[in-house]
Amino acid sequence: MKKHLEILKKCPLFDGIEEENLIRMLGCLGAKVEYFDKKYTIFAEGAPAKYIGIVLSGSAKIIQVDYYGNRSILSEVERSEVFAEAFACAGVDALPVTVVADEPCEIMLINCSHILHTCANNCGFHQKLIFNLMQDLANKSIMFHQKIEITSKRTTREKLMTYLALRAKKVGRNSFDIPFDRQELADYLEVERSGLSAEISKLRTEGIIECRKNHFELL
Amino acid sequence: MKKHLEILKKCPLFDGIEEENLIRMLGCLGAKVEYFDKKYTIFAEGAPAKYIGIVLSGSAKIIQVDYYGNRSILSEVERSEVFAEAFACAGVDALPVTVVADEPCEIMLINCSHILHTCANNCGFHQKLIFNLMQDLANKSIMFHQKIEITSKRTTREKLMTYLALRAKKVGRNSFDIPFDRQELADYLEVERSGLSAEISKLRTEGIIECRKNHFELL
DNA sequence: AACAGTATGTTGAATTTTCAACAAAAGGAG
DNA sequence: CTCCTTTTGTTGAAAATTCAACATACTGTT
Repeated sequence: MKKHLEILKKCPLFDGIEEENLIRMLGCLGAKVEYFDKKYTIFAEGAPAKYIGIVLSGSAKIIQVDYYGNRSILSEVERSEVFAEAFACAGVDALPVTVVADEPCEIMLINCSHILHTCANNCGFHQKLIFNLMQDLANKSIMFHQKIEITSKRTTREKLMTYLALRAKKVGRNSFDIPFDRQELADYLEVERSGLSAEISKLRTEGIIECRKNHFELL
Repeated sequence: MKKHLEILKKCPLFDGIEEENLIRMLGCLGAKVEYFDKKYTIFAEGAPAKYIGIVLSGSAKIIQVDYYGNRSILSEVERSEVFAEAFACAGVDALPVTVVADEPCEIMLINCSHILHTCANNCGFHQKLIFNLMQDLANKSIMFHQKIEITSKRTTREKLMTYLALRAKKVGRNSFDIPFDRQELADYLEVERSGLSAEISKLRTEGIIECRKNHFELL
Protein backbone atom coordinates (compact mmCIF):
# COMPACT_ATOMS: atom_id res chain seq x y z
CA MET A 1 0.00 0.00 0.00
CA LYS A 2 2.85 2.36 0.85
CA LYS A 3 4.09 2.68 -2.72
CA HIS A 4 0.76 4.11 -3.78
CA LEU A 5 0.66 6.83 -1.14
CA GLU A 6 1.81 9.61 -3.41
CA ILE A 7 -1.00 8.88 -5.86
CA LEU A 8 -3.59 8.44 -3.14
CA LYS A 9 -2.72 11.79 -1.60
CA LYS A 10 -3.75 13.38 -4.91
CA CYS A 11 -7.05 11.51 -4.97
CA PRO A 12 -9.95 13.91 -4.39
CA LEU A 13 -11.50 11.36 -2.05
CA PHE A 14 -8.63 11.78 0.41
CA ASP A 15 -8.22 15.49 0.09
CA GLY A 16 -7.07 17.10 3.32
CA ILE A 17 -6.28 13.82 5.06
CA GLU A 18 -2.85 13.39 6.64
CA GLU A 19 -0.58 10.63 5.43
CA GLU A 20 -0.53 8.70 8.68
CA ASN A 21 -4.30 8.82 8.98
CA LEU A 22 -4.65 7.79 5.36
CA ILE A 23 -2.78 4.55 5.96
CA ARG A 24 -4.88 3.59 8.98
CA MET A 25 -8.00 4.63 7.16
CA LEU A 26 -7.33 2.36 4.21
CA GLY A 27 -7.00 -0.60 6.51
CA CYS A 28 -10.23 0.27 8.25
CA LEU A 29 -12.01 0.66 4.91
CA GLY A 30 -10.81 -2.72 3.77
CA ALA A 31 -9.21 -1.23 0.67
CA LYS A 32 -7.65 -3.75 -1.67
CA VAL A 33 -5.55 -3.39 -4.80
CA GLU A 34 -6.06 -5.40 -7.96
CA TYR A 35 -4.14 -5.54 -11.21
CA PHE A 36 -5.74 -5.48 -14.66
CA ASP A 37 -4.06 -5.97 -17.98
CA LYS A 38 -4.71 -3.71 -20.95
CA LYS A 39 -8.23 -4.13 -22.36
CA TYR A 40 -9.36 -6.16 -19.37
CA THR A 41 -12.71 -5.45 -17.77
CA ILE A 42 -12.48 -3.88 -14.32
CA PHE A 43 -16.22 -3.71 -13.72
CA ALA A 44 -18.74 -5.33 -16.04
CA GLU A 45 -22.16 -3.97 -16.83
CA GLY A 46 -24.72 -5.69 -14.64
CA ALA A 47 -22.31 -6.34 -11.79
CA PRO A 48 -23.33 -5.18 -8.33
CA ALA A 49 -22.32 -1.56 -7.75
CA LYS A 50 -20.77 -2.06 -4.34
CA TYR A 51 -17.26 -0.85 -5.00
CA ILE A 52 -15.67 2.49 -5.64
CA GLY A 53 -12.56 2.31 -7.79
CA ILE A 54 -9.46 4.48 -7.65
CA VAL A 55 -6.88 4.40 -10.44
CA LEU A 56 -3.40 3.95 -8.92
CA SER A 57 -1.59 3.45 -12.21
CA GLY A 58 -2.61 3.28 -15.84
CA SER A 59 -5.97 4.59 -16.98
CA ALA A 60 -9.45 3.30 -17.75
CA LYS A 61 -12.50 4.15 -19.80
CA ILE A 62 -16.15 4.11 -18.79
CA ILE A 63 -18.16 2.71 -21.66
CA GLN A 64 -21.69 1.72 -22.45
CA VAL A 65 -22.57 -0.77 -25.17
CA ASP A 66 -26.15 -0.79 -26.38
CA TYR A 67 -28.46 -3.45 -27.70
CA TYR A 68 -26.99 -3.24 -31.21
CA GLY A 69 -23.37 -3.29 -30.07
CA ASN A 70 -22.73 0.43 -30.50
CA ARG A 71 -20.09 1.58 -28.08
CA SER A 72 -20.37 4.90 -26.35
CA ILE A 73 -17.54 6.27 -24.22
CA LEU A 74 -18.75 8.19 -21.21
CA SER A 75 -15.46 9.29 -19.75
CA GLU A 76 -11.82 8.61 -19.26
CA VAL A 77 -10.41 7.97 -15.80
CA GLU A 78 -6.81 8.84 -15.10
CA ARG A 79 -4.37 8.23 -12.30
CA SER A 80 -5.64 9.20 -8.83
CA GLU A 81 -9.20 9.61 -10.10
CA VAL A 82 -12.26 7.85 -8.69
CA PHE A 83 -14.84 5.92 -10.70
CA ALA A 84 -18.17 4.12 -10.21
CA GLU A 85 -18.79 6.22 -7.10
CA ALA A 86 -22.16 7.54 -8.28
CA PHE A 87 -23.64 4.05 -8.65
CA ALA A 88 -22.24 2.86 -5.34
CA CYS A 89 -23.45 5.95 -3.46
CA ALA A 90 -26.88 5.95 -5.04
CA GLY A 91 -27.29 2.31 -4.19
CA VAL A 92 -28.25 1.05 -7.65
CA ASP A 93 -28.19 -2.72 -7.71
CA ALA A 94 -26.50 -3.27 -11.07
CA LEU A 95 -23.89 -1.20 -12.88
CA PRO A 96 -25.26 0.30 -16.12
CA VAL A 97 -21.73 0.76 -17.48
CA THR A 98 -18.55 -1.18 -18.09
CA VAL A 99 -15.11 -0.05 -16.95
CA VAL A 100 -12.22 -1.21 -19.14
CA ALA A 101 -8.48 -0.87 -18.54
CA ASP A 102 -6.94 1.32 -21.21
CA GLU A 103 -3.44 0.22 -20.30
CA PRO A 104 -2.12 -2.04 -17.56
CA CYS A 105 -3.77 -0.79 -14.40
CA GLU A 106 -3.55 -1.00 -10.65
CA ILE A 107 -6.93 -0.29 -9.16
CA MET A 108 -7.81 0.29 -5.53
CA LEU A 109 -11.25 -1.04 -4.61
CA ILE A 110 -13.19 0.16 -1.62
CA ASN A 111 -16.54 -1.18 -0.54
CA CYS A 112 -18.67 1.95 -0.56
CA SER A 113 -20.75 0.96 2.45
CA HIS A 114 -17.54 1.13 4.51
CA ILE A 115 -17.28 4.78 3.59
CA LEU A 116 -20.93 5.64 4.05
CA HIS A 117 -21.62 3.91 7.33
CA THR A 118 -19.70 4.59 10.50
CA CYS A 119 -17.62 1.59 11.54
CA ALA A 120 -17.42 -0.05 14.97
CA ASN A 121 -14.08 1.66 15.65
CA ASN A 122 -15.94 4.91 15.29
CA CYS A 123 -12.96 6.47 13.61
CA GLY A 124 -13.52 10.12 12.86
CA PHE A 125 -12.74 10.32 9.19
CA HIS A 126 -16.07 9.27 7.71
CA GLN A 127 -17.39 12.82 7.76
CA LYS A 128 -14.42 14.08 5.82
CA LEU A 129 -14.66 11.21 3.35
CA ILE A 130 -18.32 11.89 2.76
CA PHE A 131 -17.63 15.57 2.27
CA ASN A 132 -14.93 14.74 -0.27
CA LEU A 133 -17.21 12.28 -2.00
CA MET A 134 -19.85 14.97 -2.23
CA GLN A 135 -17.43 17.40 -3.88
CA ASP A 136 -16.18 14.72 -6.22
CA LEU A 137 -19.75 13.89 -7.27
CA ALA A 138 -20.44 17.58 -7.87
CA ASN A 139 -17.40 17.73 -10.15
CA LYS A 140 -18.47 14.61 -12.01
CA SER A 141 -21.85 16.19 -12.52
CA ILE A 142 -20.19 19.16 -14.18
CA MET A 143 -18.18 16.81 -16.37
CA PHE A 144 -21.40 15.24 -17.60
CA HIS A 145 -22.85 18.67 -18.25
CA GLN A 146 -19.93 19.32 -20.52
CA LYS A 147 -20.30 16.01 -22.30
CA ILE A 148 -23.94 16.82 -22.92
CA GLU A 149 -23.02 20.29 -24.14
CA ILE A 150 -20.68 18.65 -26.65
CA THR A 151 -22.94 15.89 -27.88
CA SER A 152 -26.03 18.09 -28.07
CA LYS A 153 -24.49 19.84 -31.06
CA ARG A 154 -26.02 18.66 -34.31
CA THR A 155 -23.03 18.27 -36.61
CA THR A 156 -19.78 16.35 -36.27
CA ARG A 157 -17.82 19.53 -36.84
CA GLU A 158 -19.56 21.39 -34.04
CA LYS A 159 -19.20 18.48 -31.65
CA LEU A 160 -15.52 18.21 -32.37
CA MET A 161 -14.87 21.94 -32.11
CA THR A 162 -16.84 22.20 -28.86
CA TYR A 163 -14.85 19.31 -27.43
CA LEU A 164 -11.51 20.76 -28.50
CA ALA A 165 -12.41 24.21 -27.21
CA LEU A 166 -13.34 22.81 -23.78
CA ARG A 167 -10.15 20.79 -23.71
CA ALA A 168 -8.06 23.84 -24.62
CA LYS A 169 -9.78 25.88 -21.94
CA LYS A 170 -9.13 23.18 -19.37
CA VAL A 171 -5.38 23.00 -19.98
CA GLY A 172 -5.09 26.73 -20.69
CA ARG A 173 -3.27 26.20 -23.98
CA ASN A 174 -4.23 25.87 -27.65
CA SER A 175 -1.99 22.86 -28.03
CA PHE A 176 -2.76 19.64 -26.18
CA ASP A 177 -3.10 15.87 -26.28
CA ILE A 178 -6.41 14.08 -26.08
CA PRO A 179 -6.84 10.71 -24.34
CA PHE A 180 -8.57 9.11 -27.33
CA ASP A 181 -7.63 7.55 -30.63
CA ARG A 182 -9.93 8.26 -33.58
CA GLN A 183 -12.39 5.49 -32.90
CA GLU A 184 -12.57 6.40 -29.23
CA LEU A 185 -13.02 10.08 -29.99
CA ALA A 186 -15.88 9.14 -32.32
CA ASP A 187 -17.42 7.01 -29.57
CA TYR A 188 -17.09 9.87 -27.12
CA LEU A 189 -18.59 12.45 -29.49
CA GLU A 190 -21.27 9.93 -30.53
CA VAL A 191 -20.50 10.13 -34.25
CA GLU A 192 -19.15 7.91 -37.01
CA ARG A 193 -15.40 7.38 -37.11
CA SER A 194 -15.18 7.84 -40.88
CA GLY A 195 -17.18 11.04 -40.75
CA LEU A 196 -15.00 12.29 -37.94
CA SER A 197 -11.83 11.60 -39.90
CA ALA A 198 -13.25 13.42 -42.89
CA GLU A 199 -14.19 16.39 -40.74
CA ILE A 200 -10.73 16.54 -39.16
CA SER A 201 -9.22 16.59 -42.64
CA LYS A 202 -11.47 19.43 -43.70
CA LEU A 203 -10.70 21.50 -40.61
CA ARG A 204 -7.04 20.92 -41.30
CA THR A 205 -7.11 22.07 -44.91
CA GLU A 206 -9.20 25.06 -43.85
CA GLY A 207 -6.44 26.00 -41.43
CA ILE A 208 -8.67 25.87 -38.37
CA ILE A 209 -6.88 23.10 -36.53
CA GLU A 210 -3.61 21.23 -36.73
CA CYS A 211 -3.21 17.68 -35.54
CA ARG A 212 -0.89 14.72 -35.50
CA LYS A 213 -2.19 11.52 -33.96
CA ASN A 214 -3.79 12.46 -30.67
CA HIS A 215 -2.15 15.86 -30.44
CA PHE A 216 -4.33 18.80 -31.46
CA GLU A 217 -3.75 22.48 -31.89
CA LEU A 218 -6.33 25.23 -32.37
CA LEU A 219 -5.09 27.88 -34.81
CA MET B 1 -42.29 28.76 6.01
CA LYS B 2 -44.71 26.47 7.83
CA LYS B 3 -46.99 25.97 4.86
CA HIS B 4 -44.12 24.43 2.90
CA LEU B 5 -43.19 21.88 5.52
CA GLU B 6 -44.95 18.96 3.85
CA ILE B 7 -43.06 19.52 0.62
CA LEU B 8 -39.76 20.11 2.37
CA LYS B 9 -40.08 16.85 4.29
CA LYS B 10 -40.13 15.08 0.93
CA CYS B 11 -37.03 16.91 -0.27
CA PRO B 12 -34.07 14.52 -0.49
CA LEU B 13 -31.88 17.18 1.09
CA PHE B 14 -33.83 16.93 4.33
CA ASP B 15 -34.30 13.21 4.37
CA GLY B 16 -34.34 11.79 7.90
CA ILE B 17 -34.59 15.18 9.58
CA GLU B 18 -37.36 15.74 12.13
CA GLU B 19 -39.92 18.42 11.55
CA GLU B 20 -38.97 20.55 14.54
CA ASN B 21 -35.29 20.39 13.64
CA LEU B 22 -36.10 21.24 10.05
CA ILE B 23 -37.72 24.52 11.03
CA ARG B 24 -34.80 25.62 13.16
CA MET B 25 -32.40 24.45 10.52
CA LEU B 26 -33.98 26.56 7.81
CA GLY B 27 -33.56 29.65 9.92
CA CYS B 28 -29.96 28.86 10.60
CA LEU B 29 -29.32 28.26 6.90
CA GLY B 30 -30.84 31.58 6.01
CA ALA B 31 -33.32 29.92 3.66
CA LYS B 32 -35.55 32.33 1.78
CA VAL B 33 -38.52 31.79 -0.50
CA GLU B 34 -39.05 33.62 -3.78
CA TYR B 35 -41.89 33.58 -6.26
CA PHE B 36 -41.44 33.32 -10.03
CA ASP B 37 -44.08 33.61 -12.68
CA LYS B 38 -44.36 31.20 -15.56
CA LYS B 39 -41.46 31.50 -18.04
CA TYR B 40 -39.48 33.69 -15.67
CA THR B 41 -35.79 33.04 -15.17
CA ILE B 42 -34.92 31.69 -11.74
CA PHE B 43 -31.17 31.50 -12.35
CA ALA B 44 -29.52 32.98 -15.43
CA GLU B 45 -26.52 31.52 -17.17
CA GLY B 46 -23.42 33.33 -16.03
CA ALA B 47 -24.82 34.20 -12.60
CA PRO B 48 -22.76 33.22 -9.56
CA ALA B 49 -23.50 29.66 -8.49
CA LYS B 50 -23.92 30.37 -4.79
CA TYR B 51 -27.44 29.15 -4.24
CA ILE B 52 -29.10 25.80 -4.16
CA GLY B 53 -32.74 25.87 -5.22
CA ILE B 54 -35.63 23.75 -3.98
CA VAL B 55 -38.95 23.69 -5.81
CA LEU B 56 -41.79 24.26 -3.31
CA SER B 57 -44.53 24.58 -5.89
CA GLY B 58 -44.70 24.52 -9.66
CA SER B 59 -41.85 23.13 -11.73
CA ALA B 60 -38.81 24.35 -13.62
CA LYS B 61 -36.54 23.34 -16.46
CA ILE B 62 -32.76 23.42 -16.66
CA ILE B 63 -31.78 24.64 -20.10
CA GLN B 64 -28.69 25.54 -22.03
CA VAL B 65 -28.73 27.85 -25.04
CA ASP B 66 -25.73 27.76 -27.33
CA TYR B 67 -23.98 30.33 -29.48
CA TYR B 68 -26.49 29.91 -32.32
CA GLY B 69 -29.55 30.04 -30.09
CA ASN B 70 -30.26 26.32 -30.08
CA ARG B 71 -31.98 25.34 -26.87
CA SER B 72 -31.13 22.14 -25.11
CA ILE B 73 -33.14 20.92 -22.13
CA LEU B 74 -31.01 19.18 -19.54
CA SER B 75 -33.68 18.21 -17.06
CA GLU B 76 -36.97 18.95 -15.48
CA VAL B 77 -37.24 19.79 -11.81
CA GLU B 78 -40.44 18.99 -9.95
CA ARG B 79 -41.87 19.78 -6.58
CA SER B 80 -39.58 18.99 -3.63
CA GLU B 81 -36.59 18.48 -5.91
CA VAL B 82 -33.27 20.29 -5.66
CA PHE B 83 -31.46 22.09 -8.48
CA ALA B 84 -28.17 23.87 -9.17
CA GLU B 85 -26.58 21.95 -6.30
CA ALA B 86 -23.74 20.55 -8.40
CA PHE B 87 -22.51 23.99 -9.43
CA ALA B 88 -22.79 25.38 -5.92
CA CYS B 89 -21.03 22.40 -4.35
CA ALA B 90 -18.26 22.26 -6.93
CA GLY B 91 -17.64 25.96 -6.45
CA VAL B 92 -17.83 26.98 -10.10
CA ASP B 93 -17.92 30.76 -10.37
CA ALA B 94 -20.59 31.12 -13.05
CA LEU B 95 -23.62 28.98 -13.82
CA PRO B 96 -23.33 27.27 -17.23
CA VAL B 97 -27.10 26.78 -17.38
CA THR B 98 -30.32 28.71 -17.07
CA VAL B 99 -33.23 27.68 -14.84
CA VAL B 100 -36.66 28.73 -16.07
CA ALA B 101 -40.01 28.47 -14.30
CA ASP B 102 -42.29 26.14 -16.22
CA GLU B 103 -45.35 27.31 -14.33
CA PRO B 104 -45.76 29.76 -11.45
CA CYS B 105 -43.18 28.66 -8.89
CA GLU B 106 -42.24 29.09 -5.29
CA ILE B 107 -38.54 28.45 -4.90
CA MET B 108 -36.56 28.08 -1.70
CA LEU B 109 -33.04 29.43 -2.00
CA ILE B 110 -30.24 28.39 0.32
CA ASN B 111 -26.73 29.74 0.20
CA CYS B 112 -24.71 26.61 -0.31
CA SER B 113 -21.80 27.73 1.84
CA HIS B 114 -24.19 27.73 4.79
CA ILE B 115 -24.69 24.02 4.22
CA LEU B 116 -21.08 23.14 3.53
CA HIS B 117 -19.40 25.06 6.34
CA THR B 118 -20.24 24.57 9.99
CA CYS B 119 -21.88 27.62 11.44
CA ALA B 120 -21.01 29.47 14.63
CA ASN B 121 -23.95 27.87 16.45
CA ASN B 122 -22.28 24.57 15.72
CA CYS B 123 -25.62 22.95 15.15
CA GLY B 124 -25.30 19.27 14.51
CA PHE B 125 -27.21 18.86 11.28
CA HIS B 126 -24.52 19.79 8.78
CA GLN B 127 -23.21 16.24 8.60
CA LYS B 128 -26.64 14.89 7.79
CA LEU B 129 -27.22 17.60 5.19
CA ILE B 130 -23.90 16.87 3.51
CA PHE B 131 -24.69 13.17 3.49
CA ASN B 132 -28.05 13.88 1.88
CA LEU B 133 -26.46 16.21 -0.62
CA MET B 134 -24.00 13.48 -1.52
CA GLN B 135 -26.78 11.00 -2.18
CA ASP B 136 -28.72 13.55 -4.16
CA LEU B 137 -25.67 14.28 -6.32
CA ALA B 138 -25.16 10.57 -6.90
CA ASN B 139 -28.76 10.30 -8.09
CA LYS B 140 -28.35 13.30 -10.37
CA SER B 141 -25.29 11.68 -11.83
CA ILE B 142 -27.36 8.62 -12.70
CA MET B 143 -29.97 10.87 -14.27
CA PHE B 144 -27.32 12.32 -16.54
CA HIS B 145 -26.10 8.86 -17.43
CA GLN B 146 -29.59 8.09 -18.61
CA LYS B 147 -29.83 11.29 -20.60
CA ILE B 148 -26.55 10.41 -22.30
CA GLU B 149 -27.79 6.89 -22.95
CA ILE B 150 -30.80 8.41 -24.69
CA THR B 151 -29.08 11.07 -26.74
CA SER B 152 -26.19 8.82 -27.76
CA LYS B 153 -28.58 6.92 -30.00
CA ARG B 154 -28.17 7.90 -33.63
CA THR B 155 -31.74 8.18 -34.85
CA THR B 156 -34.73 10.15 -33.63
CA ARG B 157 -36.72 6.95 -33.36
CA GLU B 158 -34.16 5.24 -31.15
CA LYS B 159 -33.79 8.29 -28.95
CA LEU B 160 -37.52 8.55 -28.48
CA MET B 161 -38.01 4.86 -27.81
CA THR B 162 -35.11 4.78 -25.34
CA TYR B 163 -36.58 7.76 -23.53
CA LEU B 164 -40.07 6.29 -23.40
CA ALA B 165 -38.78 2.90 -22.25
CA LEU B 166 -36.82 4.50 -19.38
CA ARG B 167 -39.84 6.54 -18.45
CA ALA B 168 -42.08 3.48 -18.44
CA LYS B 169 -39.57 1.57 -16.34
CA LYS B 170 -39.41 4.43 -13.85
CA VAL B 171 -43.15 4.60 -13.25
CA GLY B 172 -43.62 0.85 -13.61
CA ARG B 173 -46.40 1.20 -16.16
CA ASN B 174 -46.64 1.32 -19.96
CA SER B 175 -48.92 4.30 -19.80
CA PHE B 176 -47.64 7.61 -18.49
CA ASP B 177 -47.38 11.38 -18.92
CA ILE B 178 -44.21 13.14 -19.88
CA PRO B 179 -43.28 16.60 -18.56
CA PHE B 180 -42.61 18.01 -22.05
CA ASP B 181 -44.55 19.38 -24.96
CA ARG B 182 -43.30 18.47 -28.45
CA GLN B 183 -40.77 21.27 -28.77
CA GLU B 184 -39.43 20.56 -25.28
CA LEU B 185 -39.21 16.83 -25.93
CA ALA B 186 -37.25 17.60 -29.10
CA ASP B 187 -34.93 19.88 -27.12
CA TYR B 188 -34.45 17.17 -24.52
CA LEU B 189 -33.74 14.45 -27.09
CA GLU B 190 -31.56 16.88 -29.07
CA VAL B 191 -33.47 16.45 -32.32
CA GLU B 192 -35.65 18.53 -34.64
CA ARG B 193 -39.22 19.10 -33.59
CA SER B 194 -40.62 18.41 -37.05
CA GLY B 195 -38.66 15.19 -37.39
CA LEU B 196 -39.83 14.14 -33.94
CA SER B 197 -43.47 14.77 -34.84
CA ALA B 198 -43.04 12.74 -38.01
CA GLU B 199 -41.45 9.89 -36.08
CA ILE B 200 -44.22 9.88 -33.49
CA SER B 201 -46.77 9.63 -36.29
CA LYS B 202 -44.92 6.70 -37.83
CA LEU B 203 -44.66 4.84 -34.53
CA ARG B 204 -48.35 5.42 -34.06
CA THR B 205 -49.42 4.04 -37.44
CA GLU B 206 -47.05 1.10 -36.92
CA GLY B 207 -48.93 0.33 -33.71
CA ILE B 208 -45.84 0.63 -31.52
CA ILE B 209 -46.99 3.52 -29.38
CA GLU B 210 -50.16 5.40 -28.63
CA CYS B 211 -50.20 9.03 -27.60
CA ARG B 212 -52.40 12.00 -27.00
CA LYS B 213 -50.71 15.27 -26.15
CA ASN B 214 -48.15 14.52 -23.48
CA HIS B 215 -49.62 11.15 -22.54
CA PHE B 216 -47.84 8.14 -24.02
CA GLU B 217 -48.48 4.43 -24.02
CA LEU B 218 -46.17 1.63 -25.13
CA LEU B 219 -48.05 -1.14 -26.88
C1' DA C 1 -69.08 31.62 -31.05
C1' DA C 2 -65.40 33.93 -32.99
C1' DC C 3 -60.80 35.15 -32.64
C1' DA C 4 -55.96 35.24 -31.85
C1' DG C 5 -52.14 32.88 -30.58
C1' DT C 6 -49.77 28.71 -29.72
C1' DA C 7 -48.75 23.94 -30.54
C1' DT C 8 -48.55 20.07 -33.52
C1' DG C 9 -48.42 17.62 -37.90
C1' DT C 10 -46.87 17.31 -42.81
C1' DT C 11 -44.02 17.74 -46.67
C1' DG C 12 -40.06 18.23 -49.98
C1' DA C 13 -35.47 19.95 -50.73
C1' DA C 14 -30.91 20.56 -48.92
C1' DT C 15 -27.58 19.06 -45.81
C1' DT C 16 -25.32 15.73 -43.01
C1' DT C 17 -24.54 11.35 -41.26
C1' DT C 18 -24.09 6.59 -41.61
C1' DC C 19 -22.55 2.56 -43.83
C1' DA C 20 -19.46 -0.32 -46.42
C1' DA C 21 -15.49 -0.99 -48.70
C1' DC C 22 -11.03 -0.03 -49.65
C1' DA C 23 -6.48 2.63 -49.64
C1' DA C 24 -2.82 4.48 -47.11
C1' DA C 25 -0.14 5.06 -43.09
C1' DA C 26 1.73 3.72 -38.74
C1' DG C 27 3.39 0.41 -35.34
C1' DG C 28 5.18 -3.89 -33.60
C1' DA C 29 7.40 -8.46 -33.89
C1' DG C 30 10.65 -11.30 -35.65
C1' DC D 1 14.10 -4.71 -43.14
C1' DT D 2 9.92 -7.18 -43.96
C1' DC D 3 5.63 -8.93 -42.77
C1' DC D 4 1.50 -8.51 -40.38
C1' DT D 5 -1.80 -6.01 -37.79
C1' DT D 6 -3.99 -1.97 -36.41
C1' DT D 7 -5.24 2.63 -37.11
C1' DT D 8 -6.50 6.37 -39.96
C1' DG D 9 -8.09 8.52 -44.21
C1' DT D 10 -11.09 8.53 -48.42
C1' DT D 11 -15.03 7.88 -51.13
C1' DG D 12 -19.77 7.23 -52.98
C1' DA D 13 -24.30 5.56 -52.16
C1' DA D 14 -28.06 5.08 -48.92
C1' DA D 15 -30.41 6.74 -45.00
C1' DA D 16 -31.67 10.21 -41.72
C1' DT D 17 -31.83 14.79 -40.10
C1' DT D 18 -32.43 19.56 -40.61
C1' DC D 19 -34.67 23.45 -42.48
C1' DA D 20 -38.42 26.17 -44.13
C1' DA D 21 -42.94 26.67 -45.14
C1' DC D 22 -47.47 25.75 -44.55
C1' DA D 23 -51.78 23.17 -42.85
C1' DT D 24 -54.28 21.75 -39.05
C1' DA D 25 -55.58 21.34 -34.32
C1' DC D 26 -55.91 23.11 -29.87
C1' DT D 27 -56.39 26.81 -25.97
C1' DG D 28 -57.96 30.47 -23.70
C1' DT D 29 -60.22 34.98 -24.01
C1' DT D 30 -63.57 38.14 -25.07
